[in-house]
Amino acid sequence: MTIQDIADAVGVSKTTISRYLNGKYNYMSKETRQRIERAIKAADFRPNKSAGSLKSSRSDLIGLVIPDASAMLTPLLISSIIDECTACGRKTIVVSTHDDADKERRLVRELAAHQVDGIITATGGSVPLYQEISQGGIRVIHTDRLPASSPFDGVAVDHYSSSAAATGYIIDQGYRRIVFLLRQSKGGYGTFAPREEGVREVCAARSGEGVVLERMLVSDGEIGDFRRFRQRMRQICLQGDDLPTAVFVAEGLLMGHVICAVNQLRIDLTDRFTFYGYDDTRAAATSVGSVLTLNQPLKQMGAMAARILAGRIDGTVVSQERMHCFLDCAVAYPTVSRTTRLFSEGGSL
Amino acid sequence: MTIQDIADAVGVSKTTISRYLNGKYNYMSKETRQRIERAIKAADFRPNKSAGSLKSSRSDLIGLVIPDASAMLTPLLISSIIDECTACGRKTIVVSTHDDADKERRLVRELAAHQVDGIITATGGSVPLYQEISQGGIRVIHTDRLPASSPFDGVAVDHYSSSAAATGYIIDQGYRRIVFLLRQSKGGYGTFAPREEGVREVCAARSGEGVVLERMLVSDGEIGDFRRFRQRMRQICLQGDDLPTAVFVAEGLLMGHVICAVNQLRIDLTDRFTFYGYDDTRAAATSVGSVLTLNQPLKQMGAMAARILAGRIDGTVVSQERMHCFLDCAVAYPTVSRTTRLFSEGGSL
DNA sequence: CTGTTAGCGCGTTCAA
DNA sequence: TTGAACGCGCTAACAG
Repeated sequence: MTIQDIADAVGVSKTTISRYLNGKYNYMSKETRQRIERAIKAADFRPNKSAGSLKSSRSDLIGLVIPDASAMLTPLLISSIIDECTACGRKTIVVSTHDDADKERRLVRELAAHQVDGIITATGGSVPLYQEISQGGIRVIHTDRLPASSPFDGVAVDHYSSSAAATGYIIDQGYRRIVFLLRQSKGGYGTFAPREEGVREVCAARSGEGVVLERMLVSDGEIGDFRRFRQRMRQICLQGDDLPTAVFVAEGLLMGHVICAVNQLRIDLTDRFTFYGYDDTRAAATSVGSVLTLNQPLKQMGAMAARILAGRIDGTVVSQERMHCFLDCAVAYPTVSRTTRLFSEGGSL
Repeated sequence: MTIQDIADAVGVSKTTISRYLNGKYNYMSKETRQRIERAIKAADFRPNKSAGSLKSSRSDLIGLVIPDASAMLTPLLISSIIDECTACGRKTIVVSTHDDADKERRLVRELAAHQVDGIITATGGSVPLYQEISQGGIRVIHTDRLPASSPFDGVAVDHYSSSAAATGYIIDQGYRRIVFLLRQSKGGYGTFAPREEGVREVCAARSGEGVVLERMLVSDGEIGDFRRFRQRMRQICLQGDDLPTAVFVAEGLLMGHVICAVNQLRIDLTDRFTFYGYDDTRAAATSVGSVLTLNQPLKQMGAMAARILAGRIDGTVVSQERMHCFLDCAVAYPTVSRTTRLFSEGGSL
């Protein structure tokens, strides 16, 4: 089924059908328009996008480049981008680089071969590659990871400020020993540096109030053998030198483990000990609201990136300047007094 | 840059370039071939996929239709499909229906307009829609949700057998009261019916051994106000009438909550009380291996679906019969004796 | 082994 | 207000 078929059915030429499909209604009589509308609806006709793309060089396709599509938080990012693209009549081709620069290069070029109108990259990688791509008229925007020097638009989370603000709040609550906790395997990521920096700078600035900072790495082996991890958490708790301790959990997956360990160790959260930091998806619910969590606004981030990109493609957004947007984390402050015992039901059954 | 440019550079006609690009090397001299290879590499040329698709009606595009791209387990499914498609030179367009049949209809038609070679649907919905699509030469395969009557290929998890096997094992361990636990909001889903059926049939078959089955629904409100959920779990635990109780947790998200509640309530897992069931991603790790979990083989499922679909498209898979594959869950049996106290470190700090 | 030719389905002049 | 004709970049039949 092609526009020719519709044209034959209506009794006009395919040019008129094409005009109708592209919304150029002032080039035809109202009657013709209605007859075309009926015919298209009756046949449930959709024009071949490849053919259209060939001529107009707009494919209504967006490329989404993800470092690892199986990571736990990606669904929020992916789904918001998909939904936003769908809302403005576009489809999303998703590719996953597995943090391999060569693969990214190859995949991005292939996306270009598919005539995507724009690319959303969450890899934070290789600006030159995207510059080359953008030469070909393909719009580019960063999300999640945003190289400071990139000439492209980008939307990211302000981990630095969010971590700093949360830490400031915790110090205000009287905690003096801050433990920055991170999985060893994550240590290399640039994403985590700003989180640590935010914590470190606030601690340094308030060292006059007796604030000390420790850095601790947890190996994957420790987590795999959960008893070792619990032991580790116990030590952190005990080594406080009588300083009120707050553990900053730098990453969501780790947060889940910390919550479980603390529960199993029956550690009560008091003004002597607490933890806070990046959200496991369930953390807020399962920690009974007694823990301060930083929730990354991934859905807003994705939607905003998609919207800005769409604006660039449509020519709605015309700023010559690159746009770098930083979103703060949504902070879930403890709703339970910190002197409330977490296990108020008491005793085992 | 088009094949014409390459042709000019090499000094041959574009047909020859096209042949080279499609791997028809036996239609050209070795020397021509090498010169073309160099020219293409030098220019880093990629042929326009839209143009190719227009002529050959193969786009190397696969449509992936997901009920809800933001659901927690989708990344495993999506990523395996994406990777598998990438591996065989295809790209994946992902769309999300939000369980809306009209939207699904619209999206699937739009995918067809983009000339996708095949569609992987995880919605389990509206077979007629896909039949219509398949009329147009687009291959279709189900994954995750597989309507029994569907004429299309499909790969899914055998929830019935998996639940039954796990329950049988639990009964063998001496538990006599089985509590089937499910979130109320999930009650409507067909996906959960086989899980319940598996549990029910085994319990019925072994009622002679004194096995009884209870069904319990948890409301989202209860989970939101976590104290209420804990209270609920406590009641379940206490109402055992002295029967050794095992709670079957029908769904991963719920499993996370159950683990937390059990931890916070300091309920030890013994031969009087345990829980088992569908895996929260972290359940196996954080429950110290003392809980039997059913892990859905989502990665294998996605990869297999993608591979079968690719086979159909390439003509490698030629079976006239539809192929319905059911994968068993990977069962993680408890590695800790069930009489071992979960909190062996004892006491709070 | 290579080139010529004719479309694929659509958008876009230009002429009517 | 409409239509004829051309070309987008590529593939494939056919001819050489």
